[in-house]
Amino acid sequence: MGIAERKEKQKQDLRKAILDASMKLFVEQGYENVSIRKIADLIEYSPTTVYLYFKDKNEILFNLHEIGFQKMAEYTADIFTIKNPVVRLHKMGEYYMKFGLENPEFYDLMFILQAPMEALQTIDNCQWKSGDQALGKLKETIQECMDKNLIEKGDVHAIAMAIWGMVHGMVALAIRNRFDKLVPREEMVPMMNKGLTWLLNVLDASGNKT
Amino acid sequence: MGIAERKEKQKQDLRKAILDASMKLFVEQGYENVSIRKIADLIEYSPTTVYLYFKDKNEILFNLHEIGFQKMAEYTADIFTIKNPVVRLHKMGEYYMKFGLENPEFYDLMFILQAPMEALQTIDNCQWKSGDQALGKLKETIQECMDKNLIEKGDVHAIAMAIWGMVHGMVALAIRNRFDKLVPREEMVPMMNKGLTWLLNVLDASGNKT
DNA sequence: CAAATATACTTAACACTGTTAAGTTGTCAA
DNA sequence: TTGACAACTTAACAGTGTTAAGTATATTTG
Repeated sequence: MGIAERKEKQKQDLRKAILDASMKLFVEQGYENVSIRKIADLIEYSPTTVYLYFKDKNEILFNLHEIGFQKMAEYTADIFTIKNPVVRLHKMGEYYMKFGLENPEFYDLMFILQAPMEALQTIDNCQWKSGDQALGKLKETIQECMDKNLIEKGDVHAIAMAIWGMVHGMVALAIRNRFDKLVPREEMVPMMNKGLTWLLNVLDASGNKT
Repeated sequence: MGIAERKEKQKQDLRKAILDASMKLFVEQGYENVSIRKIADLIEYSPTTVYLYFKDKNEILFNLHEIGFQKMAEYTADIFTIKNPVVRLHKMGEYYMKFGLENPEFYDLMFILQAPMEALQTIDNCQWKSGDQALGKLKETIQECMDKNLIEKGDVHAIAMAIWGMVHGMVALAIRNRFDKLVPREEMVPMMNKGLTWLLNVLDASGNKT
């Protein structure tokens, strides 16, 4: 059915157009300036048409959040060739923070805003695939560090949460302006990296001790 | 001027009534359910009256955010008697996370939401006093740990950011539902504490090594 | 081929939001 | 008594997400 196929493609095209428009607004004007009406204006359809392609705004934001994970994967792609797992761990943290600070809107969506998680709870089979996958890579690396006696052993799950927490925490505090009066803009990234390096050094030292 | 005094008191009373109403809505119904109209309904005044006492909604939220810091101070009040600075550091982290998980709405306001920081930028002499003070206590404790050779030495400022980042990161990920599919509700607190304990142990060990 | 149906989209509306300009009281001082 | 000032309200603006109902257009069926 060539005709049905073409129709299906047109539907997918409009769906993509909605996401593209959302992303344009989102990246250029920030999260709070994305509205259904503005999206509709951009694609030159009525606002209600958007609801024929997405259940609600949360579902749109969830889709953008997935795109964010793809973008982040690009940042960290060339890291997994690094042999030394401690160095890899260090670089993972560094690039994670770099991504967050360079793409604050996406970072917000992926790790701070409630909206995409609300979409997840009502639609999907209720697994946060993107997040799980990213955390999985972190856990693997930590496990490898432990296996090779490069860092102090412990509950991998808890430690992964702690390390993720640390990099996330610094990025989140930075992009939500809690570091503004503490550190000048240009010293922010070096300072955050210094904190991470300090932790990794401490870890490494205690590993060498054993 | 007894009469002018009474008037002044009445003004302050209404101001407090607005904050009380805001807090009630805020704690009971969550951040996104606090609106000027709902506040006005609760205090039985018209919505515009609120604007005679506060510049805008951000200013109300900024005041609530300050109350949050007072509340947090109550949590950590009995900690500063602890002699051993490493143990104190540990307890600070533990109680910080406890506060965050038990008062997610306040935590949101204090460390995640943009609104109170926006109020800060347009009104005050532009110093985040509450945050600075809290971070100050953390830095003192870290400095003390270093002075007593209990933890690896380094840039106190960067390390304070890293440690704060870690506890904040875990709380923020937890209350924004990024740990939901990873850790069951009842295991969340123990797991987070395990992560913190792991870090502190590593720090302590490297300190003893020297 | 004509009638019925399904598809794609729009109009209009509901119930909210923060915020402001203009108007209305009531109280106090000259 | 009049005028000014303070406290408060009404009405409105411009926006938000979302839904019910209506309108063309195209496709399928009798």
